[in-house]
Amino acid sequence: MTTQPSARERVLQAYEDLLINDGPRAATLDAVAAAAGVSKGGLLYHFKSKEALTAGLVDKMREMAELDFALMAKDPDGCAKYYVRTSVFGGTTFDRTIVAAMRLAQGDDSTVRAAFSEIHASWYRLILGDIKDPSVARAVMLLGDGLYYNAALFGLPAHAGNDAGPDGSVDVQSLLGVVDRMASGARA
Amino acid sequence: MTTQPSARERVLQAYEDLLINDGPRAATLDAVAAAAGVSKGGLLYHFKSKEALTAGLVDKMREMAELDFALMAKDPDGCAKYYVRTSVFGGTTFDRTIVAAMRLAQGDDSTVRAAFSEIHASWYRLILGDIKDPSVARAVMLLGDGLYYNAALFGLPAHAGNDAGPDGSVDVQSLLGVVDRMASGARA
DNA sequence: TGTACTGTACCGACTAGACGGTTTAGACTA
DNA sequence: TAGTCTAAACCGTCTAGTCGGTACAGTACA
Repeated sequence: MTTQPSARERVLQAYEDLLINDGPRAATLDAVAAAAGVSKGGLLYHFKSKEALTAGLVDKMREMAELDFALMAKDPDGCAKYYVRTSVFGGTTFDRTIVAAMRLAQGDDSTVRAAFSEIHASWYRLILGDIKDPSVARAVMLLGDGLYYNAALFGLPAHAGNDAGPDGSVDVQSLLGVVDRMASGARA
Repeated sequence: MTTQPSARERVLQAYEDLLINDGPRAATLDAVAAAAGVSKGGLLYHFKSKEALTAGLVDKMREMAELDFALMAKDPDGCAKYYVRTSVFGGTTFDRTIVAAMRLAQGDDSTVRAAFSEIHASWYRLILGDIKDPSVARAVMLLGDGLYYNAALFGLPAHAGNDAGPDGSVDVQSLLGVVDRMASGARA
């Protein structure tokens, strides 16, 4: 039995949801407060400004990224497959946070982009430690990026889709097979 | 000797430039008009609303996509390599239009997303015609998507970068090599 | 040839509303 | 009593869109 999330957490969650579902334009302070079931004053009690709200989201993303790095480093399938596997949106809280932040990344906010750059660099280092060939490592990363960005732009599937249609849904298993072949070729 | 571009064309161009360089928030009607060397009234003479301005950009993108499909279909290196090769931002007008539209895609405007979906689907069909394996075709597309999205979010390099650093710049040649190996494995 | 009129292209001041943010007054509770 | 809020009024700024007006090229026609 989880305790009721604090108002601060609800605000951050509502901000994410609005960013994902309706885009940055719709994620106004009023809208976020309403979605969080909090008054505007209440929101501004926890986050002094919209900038601070965004900074809160970025902090959350960084924290979650650290946990992700640890999981990635010790995944039995290797970092490359871990990365691709988890890039297919699975509905984890980390996924949502990333996609929300991604929606913010094309704005004027350079702190979001900077955070992404750093997280990206760490992912690359981990994948490069798994797959030694830099080109293949880069290709794997780009593949994962493509998955994330598609999710960010074209909406997150409610289900963890398993069919591969030309409509954009992706068969994770077969993609992982492709990554496997790329990786084994590079390691050989 | 080219004739002076019309005001309408200049407006569309300025809209693209602002979207790419400063993001959707900065691409206000006033800013676009000023960048195009046109008054706000003049802009609104050609495009009745901001929505119409976006629609103009989408139309332009669709037209350019048709030309791209034709080039892609008859590229001697095959559709897959063509796609990855041209996904690395080369500064072509089509690249700029796509990246500009991409910056708009996370907004409320569903028409932009719809256009992207259709163009994406066509690209996928062409790549699938080249590489028969759907998984590999999908992987190649995602790789190209990653390249485009990275360009859209983290700025377009002024130069056609040739070095592969962990900073995100990509060595096109070695990536194409990876694609080659994936493709030949799939075709075999 | 001069005049009246039409349509196109464009200008720039203005308006209404949205948004971020502030402030104030007060309530609930640990 | 201090911390965590609510509710609502309010302010300055920004933005999309409106509106009245201008400049000019063409054209009909007397």
